[in-house]
Amino acid sequence: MQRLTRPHIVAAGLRLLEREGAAGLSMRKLAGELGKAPAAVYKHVSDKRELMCLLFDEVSRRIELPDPGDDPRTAIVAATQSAHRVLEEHGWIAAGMLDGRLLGAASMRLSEFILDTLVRDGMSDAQAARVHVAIWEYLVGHLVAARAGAPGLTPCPATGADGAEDYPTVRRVAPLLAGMSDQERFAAGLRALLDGAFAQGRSRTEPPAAPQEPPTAPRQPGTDPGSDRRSPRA
Amino acid sequence: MQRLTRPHIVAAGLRLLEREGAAGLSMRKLAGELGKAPAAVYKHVSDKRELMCLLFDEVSRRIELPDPGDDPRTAIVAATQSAHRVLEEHGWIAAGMLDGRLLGAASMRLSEFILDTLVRDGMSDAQAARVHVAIWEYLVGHLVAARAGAPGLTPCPATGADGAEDYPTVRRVAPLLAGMSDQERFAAGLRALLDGAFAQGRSRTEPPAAPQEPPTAPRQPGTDPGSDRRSPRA
DNA sequence: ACCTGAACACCGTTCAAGT
DNA sequence: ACCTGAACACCGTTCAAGT
Repeated sequence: MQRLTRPHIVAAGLRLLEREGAAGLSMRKLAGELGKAPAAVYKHVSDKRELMCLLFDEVSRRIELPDPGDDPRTAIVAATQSAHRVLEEHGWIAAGMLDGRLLGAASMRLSEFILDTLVRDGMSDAQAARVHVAIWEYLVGHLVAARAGAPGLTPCPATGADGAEDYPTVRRVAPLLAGMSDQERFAAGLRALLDGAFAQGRSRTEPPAAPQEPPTAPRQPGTDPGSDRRSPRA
Repeated sequence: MQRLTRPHIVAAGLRLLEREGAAGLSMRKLAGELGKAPAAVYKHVSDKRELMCLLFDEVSRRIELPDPGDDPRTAIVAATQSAHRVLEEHGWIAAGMLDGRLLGAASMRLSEFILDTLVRDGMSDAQAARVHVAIWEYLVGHLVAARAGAPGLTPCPATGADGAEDYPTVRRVAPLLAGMSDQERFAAGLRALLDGAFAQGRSRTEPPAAPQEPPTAPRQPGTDPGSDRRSPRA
C-alpha cells in the first residue's frame, strides 16, 4: 500500500536485524517485512552491501563525541568507548564489517575526531594515521572477538583441543576473564594502546624500525614510509 | 573411487579456499572437488562450522613460536607477528572468525605461549589474561580491518560520505597510510599495546578504574573483577 | 559402513511483464 | 515510475534408499 522509500527500507532492516540477528536479514525477508516483492527493494537499493552500508551508517550516527578540551588521551578513549557501546549492541555489525566498505559518513566523524585530537596534540600526521588505524583495529577486533568467544576459553570441538592437559596456563588463567566486564576490558586495552602510542610518539618521529627487532621477522627493504613531516597547522 | 577421510576433506577445503576465496567454499563444491555427493561429506564432518574449525586448525599449526629466552615483549611480538603472517595469507579466516568457536588446539599453543611468557615475567594472572585477550583482539581486528580497507580511506558510497569537504584531517592524513606495509603497522601497534600494558602492570595490580575516567562512560557498580592474586608459580 | 538421489527450505539477483 | 511473477543459479542439511 505505502510507497517504498529508502528510510522505510533502512527502518525495516534494523527492525529485522534486531529481531532475528545478522543471519535473519535477507533481501527477501526485508521485502516481506515491507509487504512488497523481493525485486521491489532493488529499485531503491542497488545491493545487499549498499543496504548494509546504509544500516551501519544509521547506527554509527549514534556515536557521541566528547568535548575535545581535555587531555587528548581521555577524549579519544571517551569517543572510542562511545563507539564501542553503540556498535556492540548490534551484533550484525561485526559480521558486516568484513565484507568491507561498511565505513560511511558517520564513522568518518569518529576518524576525524581522533585524528584531529592527535594532530592538535602535536603528533605527526603519519604517526597519527598509524595510531588511529590501530585504535580502529582494536575496536573492530574487540567487537568480532566478543562475538566469537574469548581465545582459549571456548575451543572448537573435534580438533583435539580439549583445552585441558597441554595448556595449563590457559586453563588456569582463562576463568579469570569471566569476572570482567567487556566495557572495562576494552577500556583497559585501549588505554594501554594509547599510552604506548603516546610514549612512542614522544621518543621518536620515525616509524619503529631498529630498536628491539623481533628475531623471526624478516626485514623488508623497500618500504618507504612516505612523508612523515609535521602537519602545517599544528 | 577413493574412500573419503577427514584429511582428504581438509585438503580439498584448503585447495578450494585458496582457489576461490571465502565465498567459494561450499559443502556442495567441496563434495564436487572430491567427486562425491554433497551428503557424503556429512558422514565425516558434522557441520560446515566443524569443517571451518578443522581448516583453521590446520593453518594455525604453521604459527611459529620463538625461544622464550629473550625479553618477554620481544618474544610475544615475534609470536604474534608469526600468527599475523600465517593468518593474513588466508583471507577466509577473517570471515570465519566471527561465526565463532574457530579456536582450536593450534591457536591455544599461541595463547599458552603468550600467557606463560607474561606470567613468567611476573605479571598477575588476571592482568596477563587481560593483556593476552587485548593482543588477540588487536590481531583479529587487524586481519578483519585489512580485508575491509582502512577506516576513512574507503567510504561506502551512497551514504553521503564523499569523504572530502567535511573531514579535512581524514582527507589529509589518509593517504599517508598507503606508504606503510601492513606488517610494519601491525608490529608498531602491537608494540604500543604491549608497552602500555607493561607500564600498567608495573604501576598497579588492580584493573584500571579510578584514574582518568572518561566523561561519557557510566560507571558500572557490581562488576567484581575476581581474584587478582599472583600466580603461585611465578 | 559408506555413499547417492532427491528433496526441503532457503538465498541474492535479474528481467519481462503488468499498472 | 514503481512494482509483481517467475525464473536462474545457487546455498546447508536431511533422509530414505541403494551397495
